[in-house]
Amino acid sequence: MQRLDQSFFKKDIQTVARALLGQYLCRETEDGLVSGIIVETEAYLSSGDPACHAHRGMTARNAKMFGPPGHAYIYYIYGSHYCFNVVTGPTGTGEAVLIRAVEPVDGIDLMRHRRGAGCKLTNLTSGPGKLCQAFAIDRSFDGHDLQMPPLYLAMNIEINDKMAVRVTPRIGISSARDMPLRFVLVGNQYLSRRECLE
DNA sequence: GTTAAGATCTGCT
DNA sequence: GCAGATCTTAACG
Repeated sequence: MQRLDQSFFKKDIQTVARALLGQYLCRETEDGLVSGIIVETEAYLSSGDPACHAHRGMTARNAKMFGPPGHAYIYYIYGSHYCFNVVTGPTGTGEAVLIRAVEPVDGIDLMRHRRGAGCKLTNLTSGPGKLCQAFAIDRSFDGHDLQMPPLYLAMNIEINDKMAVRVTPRIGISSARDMPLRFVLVGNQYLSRRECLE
C-alpha cells in the first residue's frame, strides 16, 4: 500500500483536511492489523482560530503541532479519551487536522476486543475518542511520523473523485462555533454525528 | 500550590 | 435528550 508522503501534508490545511477523506489509517500491533477509511475530519488553524490549541502559542502539550507536517499530535481530554491529529503546514506553523471518525475495514474483531464485545459496528470508531481506543492510539504516538509503522496513513487507490463531501461547523467546541471547518463524507454511516441539514 | 475548563463517551430517563 | 465521570493542562496567586 502506498503511504502518504510529507508533500501531501504541506498544502493548505483545508485542502489537506478535505483530501484526507477516503484515505486509509493503518495500525499494526502484535495482535494484527487494524485499518479504516477516514470519513470525518476537522481543521484547526494556526491563526485567527481561538479553538485551536496553538492559538496562544507553543506549550509543552501542543509542541508537536509546531513540528514537521505528516506527524501525529495526540492529547488527552476529559480524563478518559485521546484525540488524534495530523500536523499540517511547514514546520513551525502550529496547525493540525483532527481525525474524528473512520469506517472500519481490517481488524474489526480486534476493535471489538478493545472497545467491548457486543459493540455495534457503527459504534466502534465513530468519534475521536472511540477511534483512538479501537486503534490502540495513546500519547506514546505524540510526534510519531505517520509514514512509519506501526501507525501510518495510506493512499486509497480506489478513491472516487465524485465522492460527496460536505463542510459544516465543528463539533464540541465553545469558541469559533460558526467557522465551517469540519469535513464529512455525505451519508456515511460511521460519522460521529449525522451531518447537519440546513 | 490551587483551580477551572475541556476538540468526549456512556448510561440512564 | 441530559448529566456525570475523571484527570491533564494551563493560568493564576
